[in-house]
Amino acid sequence: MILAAENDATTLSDRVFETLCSAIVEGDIPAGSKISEPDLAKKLQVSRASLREAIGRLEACHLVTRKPNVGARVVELDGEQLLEIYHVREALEGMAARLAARHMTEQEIDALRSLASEHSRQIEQDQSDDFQQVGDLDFHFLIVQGSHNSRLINLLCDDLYHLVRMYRHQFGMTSQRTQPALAEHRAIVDVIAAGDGEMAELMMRRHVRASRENLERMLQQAERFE
Amino acid sequence: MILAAENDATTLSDRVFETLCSAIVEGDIPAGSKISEPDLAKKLQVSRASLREAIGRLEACHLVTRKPNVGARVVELDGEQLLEIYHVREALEGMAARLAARHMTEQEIDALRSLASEHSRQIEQDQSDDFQQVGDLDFHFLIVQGSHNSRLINLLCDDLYHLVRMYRHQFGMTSQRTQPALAEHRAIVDVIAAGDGEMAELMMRRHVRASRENLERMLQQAERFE
DNA sequence: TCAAGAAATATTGTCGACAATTTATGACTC
DNA sequence: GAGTCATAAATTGTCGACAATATTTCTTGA
Repeated sequence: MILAAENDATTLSDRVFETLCSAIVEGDIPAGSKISEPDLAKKLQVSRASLREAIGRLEACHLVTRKPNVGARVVELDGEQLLEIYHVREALEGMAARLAARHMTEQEIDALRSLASEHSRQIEQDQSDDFQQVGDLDFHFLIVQGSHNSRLINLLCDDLYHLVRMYRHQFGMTSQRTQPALAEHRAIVDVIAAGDGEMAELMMRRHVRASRENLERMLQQAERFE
Repeated sequence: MILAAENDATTLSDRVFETLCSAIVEGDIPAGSKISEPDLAKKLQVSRASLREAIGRLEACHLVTRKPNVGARVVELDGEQLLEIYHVREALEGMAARLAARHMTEQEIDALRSLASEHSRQIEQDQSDDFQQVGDLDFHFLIVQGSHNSRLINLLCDDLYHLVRMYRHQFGMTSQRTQPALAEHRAIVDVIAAGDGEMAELMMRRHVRASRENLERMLQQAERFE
């Protein structure tokens, strides 16, 4: 674990936060594990105060849970909690798509189309893992940015997407939904480009709901084997 | 400003957070004002470390904005930002109403009906200020709790509603929408009780959207006088 | 061997101090 | 009076230390 790079407008605790956020999302600090302030402060060569500030921020984006006088633990999402997140995503991303249809610039739409094309290329070259791990969320990320609603962007990109990324890293994506998802992405781009907010919302919600239902099926199958 | 009461499962910084959260929402620390750590630590008789942890949490719920090496300032919401919040509310509260129609218990529904009745009584007795300042949000709060989606509850109740409360405290509510809003509340209760999630969502979204449009009109009138 | 209690150890929360950065003040010039 | 620069003062970020709390280890008795 290497401390994130210095940068003009950041504090040491910002850098510790970035470092830990990545380490948690990527599984270097495993879900469920207890965070030892002295150990981590020593490993990162910072004082506990900076570390505590970073841990507070990790708590704010729900990557750790914290208990008074006990400390922080990396979150473990059970199936129920994942489904909760997908309900919230459906609502927020539906609204994001509606607002994107109204606010997205030509440049942003071009970037979105390019990304969807890149994803097609990846899938044709049997790189569908890249799409599922990272690319899918990149697509969603661009649409949320295109909403031009800073509150929406903050809720999704600074909070929920960390958790989604962590979950994907932890469990992989074995969804068999790649081709349909990509087709849905393309259709969403088209209606956003056409400025049809209502249809964009409907299609995005359907898209996220399909992922949720897929997850529900997977969770039910997992229960059957336990 | 009196430090919030001690309680088994809280730390001093939790108590500082509660104290400051209330002080900001209620305007005791005015919007836009710079937060001086030394002054505030002295006033509350705590060390700067506990105060900084509390300020970090205020930042997480967007009640303050923070800049490295400059410090924290109580947020000032302009009209644009308020409208952003209302778009997010529409999405999240629509979903909350849908989920509430599925998950709310009989007891919860009874409590919701009681609250709506209490609000009618207040309005008949010319206490409509109470409804607009506090009661309206209490109603929404109960529905969000009734969604039984902890992520949704967290986003709205631990984050956005602080800001909404702050805004209402700052600007008052002069909306002329009291009677229509209450009728909408009652109708929403009925469809939730009937278990009709889709209609609950539609009606809740319409309700929040009407508030947003009302706010838009007020903002346009305010611009006209500037 | 196991369970309960006490003691030791480690960790978390808070403290005040120091270093780095920003802001306020004063002096000078035009 | 306004603008610029240098200096002083204040504030913010980080540090290590201490107090409070939790966890681990050890001891004792059944």
